[in-house]
Amino acid sequence: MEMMNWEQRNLLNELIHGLKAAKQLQASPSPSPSTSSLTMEMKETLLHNIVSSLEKAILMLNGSTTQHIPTTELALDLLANPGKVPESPASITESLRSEELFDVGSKDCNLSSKKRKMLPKWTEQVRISPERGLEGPHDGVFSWRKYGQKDILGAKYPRSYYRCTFRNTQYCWATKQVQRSDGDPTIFEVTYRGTHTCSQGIPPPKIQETKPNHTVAVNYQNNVDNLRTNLTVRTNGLEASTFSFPVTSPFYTYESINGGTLCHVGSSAPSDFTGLISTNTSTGSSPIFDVDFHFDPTAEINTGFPTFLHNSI
DNA sequence: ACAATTTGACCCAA
DNA sequence: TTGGGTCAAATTGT
Repeated sequence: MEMMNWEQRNLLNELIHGLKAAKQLQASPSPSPSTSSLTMEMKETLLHNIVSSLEKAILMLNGSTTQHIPTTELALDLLANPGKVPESPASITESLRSEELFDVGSKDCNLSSKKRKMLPKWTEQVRISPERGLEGPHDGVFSWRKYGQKDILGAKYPRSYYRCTFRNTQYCWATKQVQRSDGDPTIFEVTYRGTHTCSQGIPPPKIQETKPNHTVAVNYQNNVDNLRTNLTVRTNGLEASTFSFPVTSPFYTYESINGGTLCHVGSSAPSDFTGLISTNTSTGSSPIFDVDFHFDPTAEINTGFPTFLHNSI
């Protein structure tokens, strides 16, 4: 292990992570959904883990080349056709050759049509209240960029569309939609599509530190299986400047380390998050807030969450 | 200067 | 044709 460099270790970790999830899935005999030890949801979650790990691993190996492998497509095909063996190796190779999922050069990226529908999708509800702050699952690791907002027929509030910040640089296709609830305006429904394949939470290799003050070193511990350890992460530093809390976050405790801040996240509550509330004056309607939540889909799966070093701005 | 957001236009499935 | 999702130019923010 000591002989391995940092990238190799990460690669191995991802592969082990994926293998572990795959074995869990394999170990669960499921003659019928009712008798299965794992719920359908749990299985989907495991599958997402497998896909995500494999994609990360492949990106690590493959990221700089033009030949990318759309593992998501394969895995989701398997999910859609659980009984079927995925054709011949030759046809797989054929599909692997495609740039469909990764070629940002092509205008429509082919992800829009049926592929989009194949992406895993799940919804979380997050509540915001002045007294209690933000409640519900969220993600403090991943960063999102807003790319659209639409008024939805029959809905009081507009729907906001976000994609992963690293879509273009790391071909990460994760997206989310945030829809404020009509009935209870303190509730926001966050719908995610696709899992992150970017290396948020994993530092990109060999990129020079240009803004040390804005970097965040993350000591990322997966309390479930301890497979990921000592990963150093840089973030875009925007959360701290762009995102702010309307109330002090009750979920984070800070201690200074080395000029930085150690931020321990939610060991007691898996429901911590970072978010933004800003007054939205762009629409003619009454001023509302738009909340941008950062949520880690894996936070539900993993019982604990990252400990990271956070430099104060 | 660069990066993120806003917002009307555009695309496409139903 | 309509409505939801995305694009991209313009704008705003750092």
